[in-house]
Amino acid sequence: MTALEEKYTLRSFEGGHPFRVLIRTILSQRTRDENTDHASALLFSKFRTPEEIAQADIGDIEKLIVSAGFYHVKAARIKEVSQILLDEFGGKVPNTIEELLTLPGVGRKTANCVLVYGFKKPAICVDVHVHRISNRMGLVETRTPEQTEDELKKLVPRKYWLEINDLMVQFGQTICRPVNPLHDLCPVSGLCKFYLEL
DNA sequence: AAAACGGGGGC
DNA sequence: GCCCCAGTTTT
Repeated sequence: MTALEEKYTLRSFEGGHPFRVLIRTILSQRTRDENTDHASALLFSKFRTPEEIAQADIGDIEKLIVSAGFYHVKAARIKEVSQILLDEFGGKVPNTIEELLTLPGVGRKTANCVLVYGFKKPAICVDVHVHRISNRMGLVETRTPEQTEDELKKLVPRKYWLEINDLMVQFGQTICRPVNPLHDLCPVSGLCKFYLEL
């Protein structure tokens, strides 16, 4: 029985707390998600709220999150974002895509992750895994993750939106890998354009 | 459109 | 040790 055949449940990042999801997702940008675990745990063991991060010494934040990579940029961003949450959003993470996208360091992928994992709102966050898998399988033919998001929203019934993000990310990290995908273990190779045209 | 940004892990 | 991985901002 492969991992994909086990009953699937949506992972609950950071306990589903919007602020933690937001900060954690910024930390995970451009770095493998598992590399973010350590940084996120360290950071939240010391600072837990927007107030605490906004007031923290930037050097202290950097030390805690080194393992996430790009830590100079990310430390400055999470401090800045925390301050903006205090100044403009009453210390709460906004729950609309438009508001989230105004935050520095928050693009479409991060904003959608916050909506999905923080607020359980129907959204599809397209990272490179989702983009790659969707195109390999022939579900979509798109150049950018943004186009993939739009196409998937047309293809996939709304009630599955919460699940497909996490499913595809896990699938993309384990089986449908960027190089040397494990076709023999893949449960959908029979439907896969990329595999069938090898 | 393309560069720049830093560290972890597989081999 | 080398090489690949991964979003957003900025030029």
